[in-house]
Amino acid sequence: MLSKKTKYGLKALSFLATQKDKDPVQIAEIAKQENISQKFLESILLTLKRNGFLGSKKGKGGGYYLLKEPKEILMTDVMRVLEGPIAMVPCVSLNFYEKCEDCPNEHTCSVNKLMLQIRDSTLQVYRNNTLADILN
Amino acid sequence: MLSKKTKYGLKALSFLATQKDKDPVQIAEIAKQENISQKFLESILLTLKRNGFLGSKKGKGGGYYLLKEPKEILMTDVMRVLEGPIAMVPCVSLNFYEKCEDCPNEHTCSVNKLMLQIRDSTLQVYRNNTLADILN
DNA sequence: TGATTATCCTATTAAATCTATAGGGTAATA
DNA sequence: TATTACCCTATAGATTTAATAGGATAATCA
Repeated sequence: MLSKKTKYGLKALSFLATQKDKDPVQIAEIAKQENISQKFLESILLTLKRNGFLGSKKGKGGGYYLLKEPKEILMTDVMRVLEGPIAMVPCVSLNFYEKCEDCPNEHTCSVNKLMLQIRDSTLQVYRNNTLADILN
Repeated sequence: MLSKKTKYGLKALSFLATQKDKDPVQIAEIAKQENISQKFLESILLTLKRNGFLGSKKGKGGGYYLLKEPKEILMTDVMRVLEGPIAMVPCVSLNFYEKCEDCPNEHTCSVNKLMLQIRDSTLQVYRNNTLADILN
């Protein structure tokens, strides 16, 4: 299941990407337009800022804005920041690899074998999509 | 993240599939061999039985056994029973479709657009794998 | 300079889900 | 009829997710 955090984060990025000019947009407006709890969105946007996707401006006329062109923003990166590891089990994760403590040998593990394929196909989709690709 | 329920279920199915004969295997033995909490495994096997994957026999010499050949057991079916919907959001689910209450139009929704691709690629992997395919 | 605006930050709570355990019931076997 | 092993419900503990509260900080503008 996709977390609300990721869902809201993607919606916020999309919303910012469809703005005509590059003026900052207030959290309140994004929250209202996308039906998101403002406070929750606040923390999500902060995460996106800290990870280099967004810039912000305080005070009157302030808000958030994209730091890069939508076509330069890869879904692989966005998903890793918002949702965490792309792999469904740590033992097939590229960036967050961990050995399963209960599994004697992952090379003979059927779960590993299946989830490796899922990781690859999922990664292929994310690598093939930028923020620009999922807009209308 | 893959739930332990699914992980254990897949391991149990694999274990049963690699048995030489088709004699029933006790829960206790599967649990021991695969490092799974016996009581937890008990409920998982029950689920697999209720959904037509396993048969069981009570009393001495009893246990669980596969009802079908490994190559007849599709990962699509196993995953739906153990893990639930394959789609990451209900609005792109084939078998568990639900409209997002916060989303005005899913056809212009970027989350929908991305998750539709994920669903398709994930489904393709599961459809392409039977229990026999993930064994060693 | 001071009022206003809006982001920044930490802590906490509420809800949901997942994982595991407890304890006994039921059916089959020998 | 004793033993074995699955069957079933309820519940507790742990973890994660989602949301809220309350204020601190920085920028703007009159």
